[in-house]
Amino acid sequence: MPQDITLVLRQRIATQEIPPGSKLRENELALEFGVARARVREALSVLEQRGLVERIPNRGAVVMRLELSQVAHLYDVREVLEGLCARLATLNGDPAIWRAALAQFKGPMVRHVAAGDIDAYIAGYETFRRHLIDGAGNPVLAGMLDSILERTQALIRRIIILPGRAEVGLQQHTALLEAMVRGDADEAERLRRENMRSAKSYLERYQKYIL
Amino acid sequence: MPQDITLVLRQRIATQEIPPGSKLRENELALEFGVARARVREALSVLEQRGLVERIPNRGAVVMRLELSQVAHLYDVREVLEGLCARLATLNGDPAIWRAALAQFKGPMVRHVAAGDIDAYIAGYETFRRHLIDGAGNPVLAGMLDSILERTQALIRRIIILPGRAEVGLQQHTALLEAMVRGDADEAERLRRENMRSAKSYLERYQKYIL
DNA sequence: AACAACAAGATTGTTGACACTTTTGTTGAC
DNA sequence: GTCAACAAAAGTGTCAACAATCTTGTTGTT
Repeated sequence: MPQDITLVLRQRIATQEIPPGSKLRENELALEFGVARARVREALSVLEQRGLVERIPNRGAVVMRLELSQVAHLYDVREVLEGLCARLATLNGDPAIWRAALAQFKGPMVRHVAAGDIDAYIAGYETFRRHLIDGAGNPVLAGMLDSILERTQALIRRIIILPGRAEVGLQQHTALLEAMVRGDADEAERLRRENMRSAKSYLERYQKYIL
Repeated sequence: MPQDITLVLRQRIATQEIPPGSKLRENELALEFGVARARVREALSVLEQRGLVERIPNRGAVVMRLELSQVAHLYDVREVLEGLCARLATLNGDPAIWRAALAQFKGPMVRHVAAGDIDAYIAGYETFRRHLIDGAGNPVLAGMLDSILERTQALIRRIIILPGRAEVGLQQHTALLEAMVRGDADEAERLRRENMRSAKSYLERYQKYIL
């Protein structure tokens, strides 16, 4: 169960239950989880490798703070990776799969946007993303995309509540799925990249409300 | 110095001094490095996170074995990342920088190819790559490219000695630098991606001599 | 001879204690 | 009152010992 500790800490950082800049004290965590410090140490080491915390020798671990420039770098990389992901998923998967995904996706999501149900929207987006990644069938790509999302997860909720963002995002995602149903990999890649660029531009425009 | 151990192990794995499939026994390493097992353990944890070794509970760590499919996945991701890298480097950097890099690169490399000096060729390629990554100015991208290269480093030497590969590679790299001197980011990205695809196809064609 | 049960050895997992470094709080001089 | 020197406390880094698990070799039965 050493990775359980990692998981819990990851979630707490993602939800900002532990806000950026917080110090993570090994003793505290060891006491809370009822394990020895070495276990906590290993978990912190994993979080450090994943870029979620920064560890300074003899000074401990603090939750990484996201500067705008960092986020921009993350989104630039994410753009090309998500594009590749959409392309591969289109090429690998049977169009019928995407037709089914589109049917299952569109209706409920429209309702969630209309109802302003952020949590349901995020959950829907999460399964949509999972479908794409699974469909791409590239574990290396999957790992890197997960790593990026993990680091930006604290932001997505703040982006989605921006005026008009959920609507635009949903429209872009359905357009992407439609391209995938047609088997048009080039267009799928292009649309996904455009989707990412638009998210990034929202982020930059509203940065003062987000970061 | 716990990361020194990680570094040494990384190099040994890269040079296949420790071949794929080998077991890494904590006690042995602790004894060799003259430290306690906990330190070795941390190093192994890092290597696991980086995808260089696989750790099975209660059974230890073994050096990851590269299947062809895995390598293909790595190269597919690398292609888009190197493409982005070339694009960003072209956009960010002063053309004069690339002109200088080209001048410094071309002559010596031609000689190394002619002389069949593999080590010098690899060293030259390494600085070329470093220039591109530094020029791109994106730490996230840099980390991911490093991570990929680290995992495939055991292969590059075997690819370069393939018939004609060094010549083709060198020609592609100079073409890339020339595009960067012109400030043509689109062409730079395209050329770098083509370069990666060509490396991948070499790899697939000669896989039985490599893997 | 082949195989199952078991015991001995080897290897990893976990813990608590100790050493070292940084931080914090206090005292005293100016 | 401010600041520097110092002492106490807190926190991280390292280690060696113990526990749990897996592997290997042996013995005994069929």
